[in-house]
Amino acid sequence: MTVKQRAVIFKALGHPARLAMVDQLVAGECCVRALMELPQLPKLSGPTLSQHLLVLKGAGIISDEKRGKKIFYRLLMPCVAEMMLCMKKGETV
Amino acid sequence: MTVKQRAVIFKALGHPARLAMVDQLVAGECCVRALMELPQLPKLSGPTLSQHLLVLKGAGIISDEKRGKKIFYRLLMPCVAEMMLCMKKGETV
DNA sequence: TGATCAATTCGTTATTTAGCTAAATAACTT
DNA sequence: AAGTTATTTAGCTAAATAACGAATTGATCA
Repeated sequence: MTVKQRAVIFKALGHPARLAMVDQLVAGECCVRALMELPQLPKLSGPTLSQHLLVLKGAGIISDEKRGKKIFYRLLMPCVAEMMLCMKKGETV
Repeated sequence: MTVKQRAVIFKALGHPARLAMVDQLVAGECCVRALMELPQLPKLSGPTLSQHLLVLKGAGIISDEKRGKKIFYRLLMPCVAEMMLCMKKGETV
C-alpha cells in the first residue's frame, strides 16, 4: 500500500460526519436514513450525507448494496473497525 | 476519545506529505532537513513542510524539541505507528 | 560582531472541500 | 398511472487547505 493510497483512506476518515457514520457501520450495515438520524451528526442534509458516503466509498472503506428502495452501506475494512475501537477506548492512542 | 478528536488525527494523516513524514518518524526522530529530503515527498518548499509539521503537532501526533540549531520531531502515538506498519503490509487493511 | 544555518512566520494565490437547495432517478404502493 | 419514499446528481457559494517566495527568528561558527 503506497503513501498516496493510505492518505486517501485517512483523509476520508478525517471528517466528524464521516467518522460518526463509520462508527455506526462498525456495528453493522445501515441505510442512509438511519445514518442521517445519528445523534452524533450535527444534522446535515440528505444530499450532504450522500456526498460523504461517496467519499468513503471512493476510498474503499465502505460498499453499498441496493435492496428494495433502500441502499445499505457496509464497512469493508476490518482493520479500520479495530482502529476505531482502539481509539475510542483511548488506550495507547 | 470523541468523534471530533479522532477526526482531527485522521485528517492530519490524510495528506501524502504528512503521511510520508510520519512513516519516516516511525523509524525514529528526525530534523526538518532530513524530512525534506525524503524521496517519497514531491519536493515541497521548506515553509510548506513546516506547515505540515505544525498540523501533525496540532493533532498531537508528533512533538518537537530544539537541540542546537536543529529541531527534532518525534512520533507521539505508538498506535499510529502500528497502524502504519499494518497498512503498508496490506494485510486485512 | 557578522555571517551562516535551520526552521518558522507572514502575506498571497489557487484549489479543494463542505454545505445548501432544487431537481432527478429508482423502486415500491395504491 | 400516479404518488410516495429513499437516495443521488447538479449547480452553487462560502470557507478551508495547500502551496509559494520573502522576510524573520534563534543558534552556532568564524
